[in-house]
Parts: sequence; structure tokens; C-alpha cells
Amino acid sequence: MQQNARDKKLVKQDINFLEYPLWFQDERLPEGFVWKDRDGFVYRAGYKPPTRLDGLYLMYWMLRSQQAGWAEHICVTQRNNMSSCGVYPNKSKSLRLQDSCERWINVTVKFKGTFYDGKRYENLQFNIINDWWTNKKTKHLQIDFNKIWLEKVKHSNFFKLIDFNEIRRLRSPRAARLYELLVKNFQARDEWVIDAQKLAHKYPMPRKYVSQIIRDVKAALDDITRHTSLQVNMSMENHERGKAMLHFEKLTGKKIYPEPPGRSSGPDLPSEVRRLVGLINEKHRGKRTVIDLVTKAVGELGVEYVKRNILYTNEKADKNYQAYLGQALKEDWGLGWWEDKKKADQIKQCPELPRQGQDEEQARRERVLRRQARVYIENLDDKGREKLRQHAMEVVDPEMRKKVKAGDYFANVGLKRKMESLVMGDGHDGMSS
DNA sequence: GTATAACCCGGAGTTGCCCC
DNA sequence: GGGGCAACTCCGGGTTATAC
Repeated sequence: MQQNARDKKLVKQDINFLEYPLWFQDERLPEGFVWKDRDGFVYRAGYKPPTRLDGLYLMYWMLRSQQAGWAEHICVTQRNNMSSCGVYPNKSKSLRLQDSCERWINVTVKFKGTFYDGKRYENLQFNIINDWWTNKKTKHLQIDFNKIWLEKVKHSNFFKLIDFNEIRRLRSPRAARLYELLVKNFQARDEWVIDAQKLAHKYPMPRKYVSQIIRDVKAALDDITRHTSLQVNMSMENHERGKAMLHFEKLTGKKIYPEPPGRSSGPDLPSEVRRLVGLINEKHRGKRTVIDLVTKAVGELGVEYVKRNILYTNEKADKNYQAYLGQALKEDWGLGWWEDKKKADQIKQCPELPRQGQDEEQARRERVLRRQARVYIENLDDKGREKLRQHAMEVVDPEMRKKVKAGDYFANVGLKRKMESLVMGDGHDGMSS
């Protein structure tokens, strides 16, 4: 993943073409597809609309043009073009590459007074490429860029340098498009907040419901985190049903997950999370939503806490395993069950000595105290509860404080436990790992 | 009862690989 | 280089559960 600056293949791209989509995720969009943004951007595809692969090919052609001093005409071998874009060269891929040229020659974009180049246009419309052909003898691919397109990018003061190697590694269209949007929106800031439905429109993503949008965005973000140097944390705020604000925060420093060897479909998880995932009921172990739930919970609540609730859910959940596990983690349903189980195991090992050890007595006392604390907090008036909450915020670590403010679900569960601990007296977090 | 969330499945496109 | 095939990924849509 780490690479020298000289190994980087940077492509200059105008912010407009990161903000507005040049290619689409759906492979089956009809010929003559039109996409309009409310700001006056109109995209028309006379032939099949370009997809992620076409977007990557265009990026490669731009790289070649920019390497040749912004050449309007480029000549590439088809084999080189394909392998540089991570495509295994063969006949069908060669035809797909030519199809890509046909897609791009049929694309026009139109702006109405929205182009960020210091000028405001009444109308501005152009193609991406003007001509393309292959040489009969050499089979080399020849492409003529549209002059306006090339100059808009060349003279743009509002641009990003995209690392071609990074965007090439993003195999999923969702991840590639989100990468473009994040790169654009982290232009002069490290935080970006957007309504989930608005983000879906920007993608554009056909998902109707917020839960589906969030699921897809999370999966895309996982891909980006695994395969690029862009490290982003996402948290959500649900103000009302069917509405959610997504907070993206650019992280600096080390990658969270190491780059996996070769192509991988599963997340590379820290060892303690992997061990916990191994405890999940086999039927649900592969589900990304369940893994995400455990990953998030372990960060805020600790390994022991999460472990007992997974085991409890395995035993008790009848239907909807994921929802049951979420609720168990929230309320620590597994606590009493876990202690009873430990006690039963001890009796099994030493049946002649069924003793009530000090630890068990302490745990029992803690359960009673915690229950009392919960009732006490519930009966506090708003002012008293807020005061207690502020006190808890002061004593938790800064990382958790940040997550609570960002609306992180499990951080808020952790804060609630801290409030209970404060009422009980210190040292009763029960979240040790 | 309706809207939304969660999950699942089939179809289509893409990819990697093998054989000729 | 060409053809074919299996595996994989993604999207759209259907079903069921849950919240309001």
C-alpha cells in the first residue's frame, strides 16, 4: 500500500467531474439515458451509459494524455490499456474496451451556469472524446479528446490529483463512486456531513430506504478503507424515522486494516474481533451487518461484554438474530445469564464444593446496584439527568466523547453505563476487556 | 393499515482462468 | 488470440418483520 511519490500515477481531475457522475453503477441503464442534477448539470448518454470500468479507462486515457503534456491525441496498445487497468487481456475484454470508446464518444455533458472555473455560463456543452479508431495493422487504440473537456481540466483551479493506482484497486462501483465523492468533499476540510437521501442522489443510487443506503455506503467505505490510503470514519444521526445524517470524518495516520493479500471479499478484522465473530451462530457469521455490529460494540464495550452477549444470543434468539444481538448488546442481557453459567460450571467441576465465591457475591451485588442506579436515573428530572450526563462526558476518554457527540450508537450505550457507574460509585463499569 | 427496515434470491455483467 | 466456463459482484425486486 505504501508507495513512493514517484511511483504514484496522479491524474488531475476537475472537482465538477468528481461531484457530478460521469459514469453509473447500473450496467443495465438504457441507451439514451439522461441524468440531471438540480443545479443544472445534464448528462446524456446516446449509447450505453459508461460504468465503473469505463470510468477507469477514461482515467487511464487522461493519465496518458497528461503524461504526454496534455496531448489531445493519444495512442495506446489495447493490451497495455487493459492490463494497466487491472483487466486480464483477451478477445472479449478487447471488444469491451472498444465498446468503452463507443460509450464515451456518445456522452455529452451540459452545464447551466454552474461550472466552477470563475466564469458563469449561460450554456456550456461538450463531449468527452471526439474520435477513436484502431489501426488495422497494429491494433493500437487511437483516441482524440474533446478540446474543451481537456482544457477545462487542464486550466482548472478547483481540482484534485487522483492516484490512479488507488482508484484502480476499487473493484466495486459503489466504492469507486464514494471515493470520488469523498475526495471531492475532503477538499478543504476533514469532516463532511450529508443527508443519506441526498448522498444517494449524488451517487446516484437507486436505493429507496435509508437503511439500504447506509448498508451500501458502509460496504463501500469498507472497500475504500481496505484498498486505499484514504481512511474515513462514518457515524450516523437518526433524527426521525426514515431520515439520517451521515458524518464522514477523514482520519490521519495509520490504516485501520492492513491490505489483504490478493482479492478478498471479507473484511480484515483485528484478532479479538475475529475471535468474537467465530462465536457468532454459524448461520449468521458471514453477514456483514452482524460483523459490523460486533466490531462497533467491541470498540466501545469491551471483549468480555460482547462475548457474553453473543453467547447469550446464540442460545436465546429464535428469529431475527441480528436484532436480538443488537438489543442484548444495548441492555447487557447476557450479564446475569453468564454469571449463572459460570456458577453452574464451577459446581459441575467441584460438585462436593458448591460454594458462593467472593467474585459471584460481588457480581450479584453489582447487578442489584446497577438495577437501582438505572431506576434512580430514570426518576431524575431532565436537569438532573443532563448534569449526570455532563459529568459522565467529562470522565470518559476523549475518543469516546467524540463518538458520543457524533451520535455513535455503542458509544452512547457506553456513556449510559458510565452514568450508572457514577451513581453506583466508581469502579463498576463492567466493560473491562 | 402503512411505511420502513432487514433479508434473501435471481439475473446480468465482469473477471480470471483454462484449453485449443 | 479465441472461445468457453465457473465464480464473483452488484442491482432490483420480492417477502417478512417491525415501527409508527
